[in-house]
Amino acid sequence: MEFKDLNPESLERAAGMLKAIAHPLRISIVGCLEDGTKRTVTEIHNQLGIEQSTASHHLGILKDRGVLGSKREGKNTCYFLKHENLKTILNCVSSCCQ
Amino acid sequence: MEFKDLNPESLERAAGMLKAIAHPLRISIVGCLEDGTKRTVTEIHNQLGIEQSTASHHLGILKDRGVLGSKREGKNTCYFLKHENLKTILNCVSSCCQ
DNA sequence: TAAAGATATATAAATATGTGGATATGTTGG
DNA sequence: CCAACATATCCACATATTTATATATCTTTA
Repeated sequence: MEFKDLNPESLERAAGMLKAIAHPLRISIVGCLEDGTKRTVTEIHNQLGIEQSTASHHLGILKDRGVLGSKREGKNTCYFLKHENLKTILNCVSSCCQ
Repeated sequence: MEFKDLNPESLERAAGMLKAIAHPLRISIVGCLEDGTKRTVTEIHNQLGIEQSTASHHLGILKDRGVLGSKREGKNTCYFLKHENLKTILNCVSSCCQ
């Protein structure tokens, strides 16, 4: 897949996905969810020390842009990485921005 | 390098770098600059069909966040990818967002 | 040094994003 | 059905982004 050939819509989608990840809190969220881990909104909200509504909001963005998937499990909603190789992006960017 | 261990400043830097790339025009710019290519502002501005000031502005963002480097060559300023492996990010995201 | 080409910056208006408090919605167990 | 817990949405405010026009700065050459 040569991204050079991306049509405008795919370009928008790719940008949207990257933009979803490109936020300190959301990078941390993706970090929490590596290796197939699943986490609830409350777990994220406690682990990162942010408001519940803020956690839900950011999780929603990541889900909306296709970065995360979610699954209801009783009272909880579990979020998980939809593409395991997205961690590649984090490793790459963290190695570049030293 | 485990990005999980990123301190807040590095997290900001990583997010800033990703945010810089996470824009349709800027993805296209990075695309133009793969494989060690160098391009002037005018070339980018013509190739992408955007205003000169817009091209300069986006190139400035990419340079500021460490994605691109630049070099004066006579009247022109040439921009180039600072980390060749950044194309990995584009390939990764484009493969994920199908 | 003046003119012309190339790039960068200032400005302003429209739009988008981030945040948290309050509230609504969904879910389970009694 | 009701109480509680969990999550999502709404609202309002602050801040950031995007874009283009106009203008300023830089660089070469005549």
